[in-house]
Amino acid sequence: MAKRQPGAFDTWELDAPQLQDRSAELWDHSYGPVARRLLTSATRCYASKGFQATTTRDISGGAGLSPAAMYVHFPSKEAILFEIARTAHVKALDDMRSPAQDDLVERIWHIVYRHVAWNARYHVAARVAQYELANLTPENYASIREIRRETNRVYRSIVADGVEDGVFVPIDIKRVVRGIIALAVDPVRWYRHSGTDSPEDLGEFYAGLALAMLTSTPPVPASRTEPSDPTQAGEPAR
Amino acid sequence: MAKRQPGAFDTWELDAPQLQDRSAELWDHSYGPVARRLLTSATRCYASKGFQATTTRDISGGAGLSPAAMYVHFPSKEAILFEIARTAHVKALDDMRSPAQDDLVERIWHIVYRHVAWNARYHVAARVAQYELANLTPENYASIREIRRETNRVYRSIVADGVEDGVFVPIDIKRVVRGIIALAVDPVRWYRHSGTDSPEDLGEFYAGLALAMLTSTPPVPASRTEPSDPTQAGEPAR
DNA sequence: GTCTATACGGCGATAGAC
DNA sequence: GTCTATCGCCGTATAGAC
Repeated sequence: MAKRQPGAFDTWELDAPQLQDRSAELWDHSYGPVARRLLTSATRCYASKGFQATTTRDISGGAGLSPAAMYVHFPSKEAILFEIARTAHVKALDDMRSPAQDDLVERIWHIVYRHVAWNARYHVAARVAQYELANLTPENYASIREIRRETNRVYRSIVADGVEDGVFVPIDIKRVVRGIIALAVDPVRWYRHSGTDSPEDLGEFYAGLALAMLTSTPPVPASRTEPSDPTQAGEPAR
Repeated sequence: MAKRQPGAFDTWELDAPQLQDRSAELWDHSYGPVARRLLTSATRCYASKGFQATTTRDISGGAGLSPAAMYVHFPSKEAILFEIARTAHVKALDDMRSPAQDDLVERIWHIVYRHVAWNARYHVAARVAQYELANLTPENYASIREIRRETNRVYRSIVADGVEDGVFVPIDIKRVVRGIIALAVDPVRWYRHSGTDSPEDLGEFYAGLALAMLTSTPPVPASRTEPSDPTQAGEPAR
């Protein structure tokens, strides 16, 4: 079987996730080395196979341990997921809000730039943090949700200021911010370190897109529009 | 417990997925009524709990059958997932490319508009189609991938024409298209029919964002930029 | 703190009557 | 084509020795 091409246009596979994966850098050092190895192994497993398809044997085996040893460090599979998601959300938020220029164009540019670059650099952990939330307990989900809410607030306050100042065009703030975040998060789905884009390249590109959305009033097509018909006939060939 | 709020800003929960869910309209009528009920039930289960967490008992029970009866209609749980993903991808593609105006601004506007509206209207099935692909066999995944590739081509050819004509600004075509599609797909994650936005409202909004990205050269911040430092010290409070 | 061994439950899928 | 019953397997998590 041929290896996946770098820069594949669209993919869900994550083979050989260990390649150039930087998740090992992320974990709090209040965890000992064995616990951190477990977190790294779990991150790779969850990212490539999903939480439910990952077994405790996968996780412990990836850290060079027996399944039973895992329970000395974490009370459950879900607790490991929570710690991964919590760490990724906190670190990404922390990273993206560090610089605080005055100019609103600079501020939004930098936030998108750093958010995207972080998501690309740590795409394995970030993917778990974005796509496995449904597997958390309600309490743990609520906790992550608070961090996500804060991320939203960071974006919204800048956009709101820009709209008020007239630096940005008048626009529905919640909706654009949701759009900008959707762009910033998308790389976790397909980014690979083996491709040609560096995390920073990508951050610059998406920051430009975000600014385009905030600073231009797009042309409105004249014909708008007979609503699309969901009951249309044409069945595809089977 | 309180019900989820309409228009929740960001969510992965999908409670009571049966509410106003329109997936039942989607299935090919070469399937009999029982098979279609199974597809609808499976769509709701996969969307709310994920493929791996869904049991054959969930699916069959939701269609009013015993687990064994399912196997008369489909050979496996995975075959049902494939049929859902295939149908959603084909119908969405089919819907979005039906109108064919000459004007390139109109064309991209309509494609995004219809793509977004479709994803919102059928968000339950579309969510399964977007988020459960990792659970397909390699062969079935490859088949879906072809449809996704075609979707990409549809977008790319319009954008390429527009850039060549000078209607759109010069821009990396693959990268913007990836961004536009990321925007168009994002609603499957959070859209609810109980919210205030109609699928068409949302389509108009995102079509505007896509045009903004294609028709404006955003301001470039002067200070660009000390690369973000991933090894920064500050640990979050635990 | 790590191991081996295992309890216990629930999973996907099948057998065979009707 | 649907049912009841069940097989065989493998999941998470625990017991208890070292």
